[in-house]
Amino acid sequence: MCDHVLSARLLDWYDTHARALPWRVPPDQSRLGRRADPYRVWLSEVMLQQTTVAAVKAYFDTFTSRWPRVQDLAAARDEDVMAAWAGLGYYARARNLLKCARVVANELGGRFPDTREGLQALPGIGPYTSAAIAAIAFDQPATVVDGNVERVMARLHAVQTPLPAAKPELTALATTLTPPDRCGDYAQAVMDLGATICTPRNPACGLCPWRTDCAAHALGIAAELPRKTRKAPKPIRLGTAFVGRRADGAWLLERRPPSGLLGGMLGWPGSGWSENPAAVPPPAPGRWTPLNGEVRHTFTHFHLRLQLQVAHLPEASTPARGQFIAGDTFDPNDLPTVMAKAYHLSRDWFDASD
DNA sequence: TAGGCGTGGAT
DNA sequence: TATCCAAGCCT
Repeated sequence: MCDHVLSARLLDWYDTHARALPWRVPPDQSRLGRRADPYRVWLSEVMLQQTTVAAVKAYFDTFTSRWPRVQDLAAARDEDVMAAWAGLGYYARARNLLKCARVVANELGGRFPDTREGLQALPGIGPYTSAAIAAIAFDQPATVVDGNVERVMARLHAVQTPLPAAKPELTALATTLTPPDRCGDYAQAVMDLGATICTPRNPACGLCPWRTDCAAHALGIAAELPRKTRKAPKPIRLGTAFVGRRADGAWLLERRPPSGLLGGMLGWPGSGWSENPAAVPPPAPGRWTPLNGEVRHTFTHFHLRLQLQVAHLPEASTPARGQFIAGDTFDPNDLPTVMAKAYHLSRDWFDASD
């Protein structure tokens, strides 16, 4: 079976089975030459990095409503963008999103580059995202290789090498299959196939347009591929956070350093997080009370158990760390999830002690 | 180059 | 409850 026949069959499948997504031009319109707005393609692709479609949709709507063009986003305040990204995770993406928007708006006349090379020179755009934007927004024959494509290629060709070592081989296989026409639709078609048919567990091989060509299916091992090297177990780290509320209802919060874990995000002052964190003094004088219970949260590479200290602070409080944010201005949705958990647990205590 | 970097849903 | 997993990038 030649590659041309394979890609053509996948495009036929895509014509009737493409997912309808807010950032997507459906195949019937794409075939008429309509292209998606590069800004929206870029925004969706960055949001979708290591993140599910279900989680992205609401954020995409919020961002495109509030900042309809790249110039609007470029002009936004850092703290507003970080707050809008809160809860989506991988906050370096939001920092790079702003950097990228400002380069495009201020140095590139508001237009995204239309080549992989130009795109990949921008902050937060790597090999996958540059190919996705080039293919989807500019219909260039760029090969997208994400987790979906890796899985589909590993099965189609029964690649037994475990990831991530297999990545170069899977990339080469994907490149061979990429057709010269309908590039954007093809890129989205492979990913749709991986997301809806060729799924990690229980692949729906009976519905797959590539079933008769799939080496793993013929061997009965589709669900076992791609093989992966096992990851190390996550260590447990401990920490303390201080949740203070002033008499007028303002909360004592702190902007985290601009890089590293939760970089640039708002949070509660506290200790560092490690196996044995050094004690730190409270961020402001007051009668601090340890809270029963703790916040448990799992990050990419460790489990966190966070002890909380709470206090009513006087109007004249002069904090050594952080800044007060008025109660009617503060929105716990602006916090990363671990900090929002700490807020909700503390809030119970404040409400009970009022 | 391998490890840092979030989150919520599925199993 | 614990683990895996999702449209990766940066250093």
